[in-house]
Amino acid sequence: MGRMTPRPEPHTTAERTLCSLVNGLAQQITDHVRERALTLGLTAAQATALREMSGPMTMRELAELMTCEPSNATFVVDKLEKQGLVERRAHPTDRRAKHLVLTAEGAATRERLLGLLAQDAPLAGLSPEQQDALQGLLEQAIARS
Amino acid sequence: MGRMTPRPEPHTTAERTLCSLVNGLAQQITDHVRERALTLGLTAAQATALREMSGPMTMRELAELMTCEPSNATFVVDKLEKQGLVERRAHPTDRRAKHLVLTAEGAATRERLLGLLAQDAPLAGLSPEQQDALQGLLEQAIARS
DNA sequence: TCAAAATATTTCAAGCTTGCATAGTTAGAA
DNA sequence: TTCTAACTATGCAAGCTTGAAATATTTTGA
Repeated sequence: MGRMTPRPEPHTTAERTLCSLVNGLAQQITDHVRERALTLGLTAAQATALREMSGPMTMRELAELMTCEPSNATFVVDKLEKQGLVERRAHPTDRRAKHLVLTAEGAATRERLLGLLAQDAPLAGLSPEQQDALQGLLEQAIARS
Repeated sequence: MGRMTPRPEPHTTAERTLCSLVNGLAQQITDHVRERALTLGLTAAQATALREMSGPMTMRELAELMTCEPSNATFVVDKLEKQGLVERRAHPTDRRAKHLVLTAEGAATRERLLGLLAQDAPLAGLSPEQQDALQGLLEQAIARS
């Protein structure tokens, strides 16, 4: 006869617990963004994009910062552009690329957003030392790819 | 005149870096699930649901384990039910609730899925001690709510 | 006992995300 | 130079996710 899979989960349990925790915390962060962004009439995705736009960049760079596919960045920037917060300009040296630039209103909205996001931020439950430790562990985990 | 926002980001930077790392790792975990699940003809969401179904449970409990809204669990379980992997039965004591149970095929698929997910799992780049440390930090961060 | 509040699930609309296909552009090899 | 492979952005289809509304049932408390 074959195996009977007696123990529920041999040793993978710890790893899956960890994955659930990472996922749960990420969800909590997104929820926090969503809640704060609502105040400004932005969705979570739009707020994330705006948050990452610390200066002119290409669509691909934005997608990288948002940790999403470029086609998704297109979708989100479309919305921001319709709201007059972002402009797509010609890239100075690469005609394939677009140069994303915040409008005056976009920059102002971004400032307000950053202020809101800093309030009651998740991770506030960790001391600076713990945050450092967490950062180190996360960087190492991500690097393993 | 008002402020000139001289420094890009005063002290919030560290916290946002941390959020990006958490988000990036969560994304990496999801990508891993997506890739492995494809082998079994499952989407990432379906695989996540199946993975969490270690025994009979209600829709709400599943949603909790999946870290999503109950309405989303309904959507995903609909798919699993159409594939014959899960059944919605009457709950033994609460007629409002459904009792989710894996079919024989569902249980077999879940076993295969767990095996696939254990291969090349993210977080393998961390030693057991580091995983423990990470778990502690994540639990504390999540608890802060 | 009974009405009100709470809970479990589902449906629906709106928005998000991925993966693939396409057009235009650039860079590098032959 | 010329040609090919790689790269940038976008359009689209399919699937995921949320939030609000609706239904059925249970629980609470007067």
